[in-house]
Amino acid sequence: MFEKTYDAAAIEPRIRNVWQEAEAFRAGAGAERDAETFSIVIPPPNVTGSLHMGHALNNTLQDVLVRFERMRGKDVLWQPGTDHAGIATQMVVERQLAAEGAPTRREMGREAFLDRVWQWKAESGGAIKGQLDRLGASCDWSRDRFTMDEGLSEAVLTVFVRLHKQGLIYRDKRLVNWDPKFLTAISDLEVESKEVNGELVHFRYPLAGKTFDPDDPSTFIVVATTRPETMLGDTGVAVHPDDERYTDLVGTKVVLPLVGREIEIVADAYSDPEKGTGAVKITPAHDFNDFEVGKRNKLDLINVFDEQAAVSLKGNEAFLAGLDDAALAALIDALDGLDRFEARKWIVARMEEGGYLEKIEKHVHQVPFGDRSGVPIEPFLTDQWYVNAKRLAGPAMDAVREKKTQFVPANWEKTYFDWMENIQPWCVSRQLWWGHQIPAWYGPDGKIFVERTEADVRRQAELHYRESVTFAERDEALAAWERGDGGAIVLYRDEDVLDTWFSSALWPFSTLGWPERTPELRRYYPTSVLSTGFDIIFFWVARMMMMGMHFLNREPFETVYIHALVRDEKGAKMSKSKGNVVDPLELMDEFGADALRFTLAAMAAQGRDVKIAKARVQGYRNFATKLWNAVRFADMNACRIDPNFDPNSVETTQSRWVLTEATRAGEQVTEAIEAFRFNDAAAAIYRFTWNTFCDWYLELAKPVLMGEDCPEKTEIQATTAYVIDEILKLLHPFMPFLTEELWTVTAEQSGIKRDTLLVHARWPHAGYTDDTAAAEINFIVDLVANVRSVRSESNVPASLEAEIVVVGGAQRHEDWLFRHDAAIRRLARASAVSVSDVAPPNSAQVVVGDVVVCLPLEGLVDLDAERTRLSKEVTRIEKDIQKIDGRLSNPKFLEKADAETVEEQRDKRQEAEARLIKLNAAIGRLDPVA
RNA sequence: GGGCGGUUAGCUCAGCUGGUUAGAGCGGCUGGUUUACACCCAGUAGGUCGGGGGUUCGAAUCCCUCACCGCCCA
Repeated sequence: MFEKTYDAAAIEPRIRNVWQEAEAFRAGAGAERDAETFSIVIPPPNVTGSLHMGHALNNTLQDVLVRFERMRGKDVLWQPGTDHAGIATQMVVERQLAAEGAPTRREMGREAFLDRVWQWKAESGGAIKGQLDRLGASCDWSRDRFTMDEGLSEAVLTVFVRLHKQGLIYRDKRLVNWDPKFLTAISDLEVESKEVNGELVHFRYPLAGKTFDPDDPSTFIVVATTRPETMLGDTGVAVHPDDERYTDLVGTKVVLPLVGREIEIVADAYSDPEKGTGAVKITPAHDFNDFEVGKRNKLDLINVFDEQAAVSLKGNEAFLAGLDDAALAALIDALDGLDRFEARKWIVARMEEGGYLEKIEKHVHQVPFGDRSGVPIEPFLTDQWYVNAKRLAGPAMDAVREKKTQFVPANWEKTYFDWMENIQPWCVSRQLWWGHQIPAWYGPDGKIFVERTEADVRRQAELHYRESVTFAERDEALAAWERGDGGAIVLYRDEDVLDTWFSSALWPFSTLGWPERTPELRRYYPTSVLSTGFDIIFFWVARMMMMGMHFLNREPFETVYIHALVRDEKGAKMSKSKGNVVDPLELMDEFGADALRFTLAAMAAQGRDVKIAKARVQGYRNFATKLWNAVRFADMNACRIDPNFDPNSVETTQSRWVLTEATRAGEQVTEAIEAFRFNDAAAAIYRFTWNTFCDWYLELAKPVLMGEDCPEKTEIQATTAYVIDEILKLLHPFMPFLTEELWTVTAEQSGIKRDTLLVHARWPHAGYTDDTAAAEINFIVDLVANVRSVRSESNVPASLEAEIVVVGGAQRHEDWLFRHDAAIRRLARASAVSVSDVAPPNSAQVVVGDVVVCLPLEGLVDLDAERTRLSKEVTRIEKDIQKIDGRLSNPKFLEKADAETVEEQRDKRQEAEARLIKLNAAIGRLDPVA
């Protein structure tokens, strides 16, 4: 019936099935009639992804919220799904093709390749969904969505076309972050800058009209660069306008070595007089800053690289303009097609030969890398599609300013605002195949048609050209334009796709059916909470805010909960290369999903990183076992659920006490979850279960449970079963599997049928309290704890039962002692408990509240040790009293502290004083009566 | 360079809006086959709350400053 330990591996799959068959997580399942809604959209993991600690944490917290609200009777939707992860997915499939020796993406063509990706997705995509299920995430899997789904793709098309018509999406030629490995543009956010030990190369650029002499500084100007190879595309040299060293040179020209182009020296504040020589070479086509300088000073743009960041000079019109091809033949021959880093070496060597190299310094500087490809990004001049993020950011910022959306913890607002205020145009086109193809078609006259469908484009184009149009692939279309044949106008569609985050930005409403006006959209939008890591604020939160505000005119979520980053035990960021990755799946295998969940929740204090340690997970696995055994114990003692149990008719004090504590624990858990203080919630239920219910209630109950049948026993049995039910409910959001299992088992053992699964059971409502019971039980607990402590300090052998004599008690103490006699004897290992007016001689004594508890231990008590022990406490209390007196005698304290605090101090003093008197009396009794 | 956060017991961390004997888990030590649980029980040691200054009757908590650590953005 009950195994000795909880076997997570055996039980979890079974419970998962129970939930699945009951469709327990379906939107609205278990809700009260006319319930408020509570909705969360999952931050969609990559379809290529697998569960890591960050997912485990984030989804545990979401699940805690979702299960909590579901139990409170709300109409809950937790919307799951995955995103299509453009680059990552394309990479996975291309790697697979390579491994099979199959034709490459380009060889097989777009259509065939996309078929392959869909095939891959069907076979092995979305593994993470099963892993989330394993974790116990109670998402409505029947509503699973994917960013490339038909509906979501429809939303993408609608948004793109509308934004374009509103002028908020446009095509522009600018420098982009170009990834030379994946051959696509990426956004600013996908670039990671890393510190690199590089070189600062100082070149001498000869002044035009002078004869270059390496030994005569008046014949050249020295420029420093970390990227010597870009000198091929230099179109200027900049010096600071206030830099007197160069004032005379501004407006004159230098001759670019090796190339021979004459370029101008311009004055521009971008140049930092303190850095290097104060003169910098300007390559507007290959550097973001230089681009701006070039624009200000009307310098030419010369692109000298191809898509793969290899030097491209042959037939490069911009480069060759104004130069003598013949003279450059050797240079072009040597460099053309050479990788940028090879070209760097070659150029530095040639410059040195020509005497143009002044020096090379070691130099630490920041280099941008593609976060997926890991190769240095090349600023590259291309045509791309941009979203006017600045315009969209306004309302998105207002929503937060007006507290329609609140960040928790609130300080993340600052990060959000900082970024939003300095937002740059968002480059949304990607030179990939896997993704939403941009709905833009090009005509021979340069006209661009942006429409949702080809049919719409045809209509627009025929109006525009007043001729019939046909569609073709890009190459064919270009060829047709070239030929200029009469007849139909040929259009081709933009080959690029949209950034994955573009579709993710629509997630809170596209998953609910938008642009259709669905009931779900009306019901669940705006969503209640978005939970995510801070690293995603820019990528995702900000963009969802922009899109939500723009298209629905409502913020997409009421609260943005930003959780901590999960780190390893030592606080280092987990990464595959460091090998310090802790795999949540392994932890679940070893300790169970519940233990992992509880650990993550318990460690999710706001504003702090979560450092995951195996010992913690193990500790909470032990907690699961503890509860399991408590229930097992209850079962062995015939604690059956009484469907008619009414706390208000309970009479035994310890039961009234534990019911009060249960209420308190319930309030604490509720308040903590409402405030997103998951760690406090976890701690509250842990404490109540272990330290209150198991350690004291069950222990106090044992003598009764093991005794004869009587009304008191019946009541304690029923209370035990009732409190276990309360614990199961409060713990369920954190440990759903264990609690659901126990919910079933306890019902079976009690021979009752539950109205619902635990997942739909009603959350405990604050009800029962009895403050008077506390005094009695606290006294007993105190007494037992003190006796145990004294016994241990006096080295009383564990096997020896000592007598307990309570001195100085009132009638109520006597009642209490009588009532709990058996429990005290058991817990404090006493042979008898009695009351007396005088302390027995040779006793170990301890002050408990208002009474002195004596252990007459003839022959066992070391009087000197006793005196020391008691004196130590006297000293401590005297110090306390001194401190309190210090406060109370300070007129300013009396004047300024609030009355309550003063009263508190007075009470404290009185208590201490009373205790002191008792202690001194006890010490006095140790002296032999002369 | 700008911004954010951290520094509390050997370790990992709580401690919200100032008044507690500064807590928990793990680990340590001592003792325990008490008919739920050794994934357990009982007891116990261990902290001048990073340094300095200030505000206050009163500071781990608020302010300033320094040091160190981490992250984000340039």
